[in-house]
Amino acid sequence: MQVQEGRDKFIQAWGTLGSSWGINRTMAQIHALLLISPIALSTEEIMDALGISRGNVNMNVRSLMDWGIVHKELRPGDRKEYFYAEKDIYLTAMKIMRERRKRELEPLIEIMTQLKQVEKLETPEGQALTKAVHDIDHFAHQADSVLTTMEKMTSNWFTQQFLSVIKKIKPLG
Amino acid sequence: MQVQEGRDKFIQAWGTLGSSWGINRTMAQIHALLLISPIALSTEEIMDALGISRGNVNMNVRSLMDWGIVHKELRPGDRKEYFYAEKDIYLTAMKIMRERRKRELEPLIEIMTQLKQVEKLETPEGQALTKAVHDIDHFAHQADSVLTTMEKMTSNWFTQQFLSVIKKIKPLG
DNA sequence: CCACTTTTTCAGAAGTTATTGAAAGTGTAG
DNA sequence: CTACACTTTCAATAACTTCTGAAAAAGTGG
Repeated sequence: MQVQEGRDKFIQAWGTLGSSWGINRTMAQIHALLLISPIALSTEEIMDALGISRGNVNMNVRSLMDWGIVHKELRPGDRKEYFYAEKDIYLTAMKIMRERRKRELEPLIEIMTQLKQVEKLETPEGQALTKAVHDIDHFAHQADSVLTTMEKMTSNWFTQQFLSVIKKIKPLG
Repeated sequence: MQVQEGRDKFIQAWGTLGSSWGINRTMAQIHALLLISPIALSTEEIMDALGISRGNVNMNVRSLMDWGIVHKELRPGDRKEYFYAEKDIYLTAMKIMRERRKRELEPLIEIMTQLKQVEKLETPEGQALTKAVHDIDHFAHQADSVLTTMEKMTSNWFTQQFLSVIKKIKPLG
């Protein structure tokens, strides 16, 4: 396989994967393009490479920067902005995880906290609701702790150590 | 807060959360409804409770069963099918994790395996692509191992032990 | 301040995904 | 076999999301 073919396939694949990861297609494609680009790219270069509009590039590059996985580079004597991706894939994964924790887990915990205020009744309906809310709240807090702990680990540490720790755990059954 | 209000809020919240978890809104709402229902519900009861069409209920209940988090109950002398949700929230989370691993990680690994066939060139473009493919492939395999290991653990084991293991790990820095 | 370059915004267009409802399919009892 | 009770499918359409392109805003150097 040739490099150009590989690049196209990579961008295509990352875009598809992105959608199933809750990241929109174009955002993921821009990320892929920057990941495999040895140099930072300008808005125009991204527009040309992916055949998308200026507005679209601007919006998605901004989101990628919000996620902390793409950065801006300013060149002296040049007014344009150039963008490049975080190249450490573990650090990238960590940042995506962090963002998803914030967006998914935190709202869940907030809502469960409100729902714990439901008056406790003896009806089966009331009890089933109370149990579900309690269980989910408990789970969400645990998941949050796990992810927060993982966030604190550096990417290299993750690379080298986490898997070996996990592998030593003996599954039940 | 009254039970009815709590139920509505719960279903609403689970539906919203579901979308950000890559599960569609209605599927998540049906799941929420069944989670807090002490008894199994028929298609008609779900239709009425959520105000959605028969076809929609049928499709989404079937997906929930594919994910292994909702089951069918048959009552002797009754032709209708009744549905109920797995009530162990950890087991539910495990099953969702399993399904997402299958849908997201496995295709990623497959594509990276193909991309490893790209001819190695000395150009910066070729090298950047090779590095990205290598790193992602490595990461995907590790993530897959972690999730597979976790899958093998029972829900109770997760509940009681996983967090305590993770908490003992000392973060760097 | 002006002229010029680049970035940002946003209303409408295009594209995608979810939902409906009616028709077709399936299974059962008589 | 027929009538009935349900389940499944699917084409049309509604709802939602993303994208475009042009206009406005912001930034820069003289």
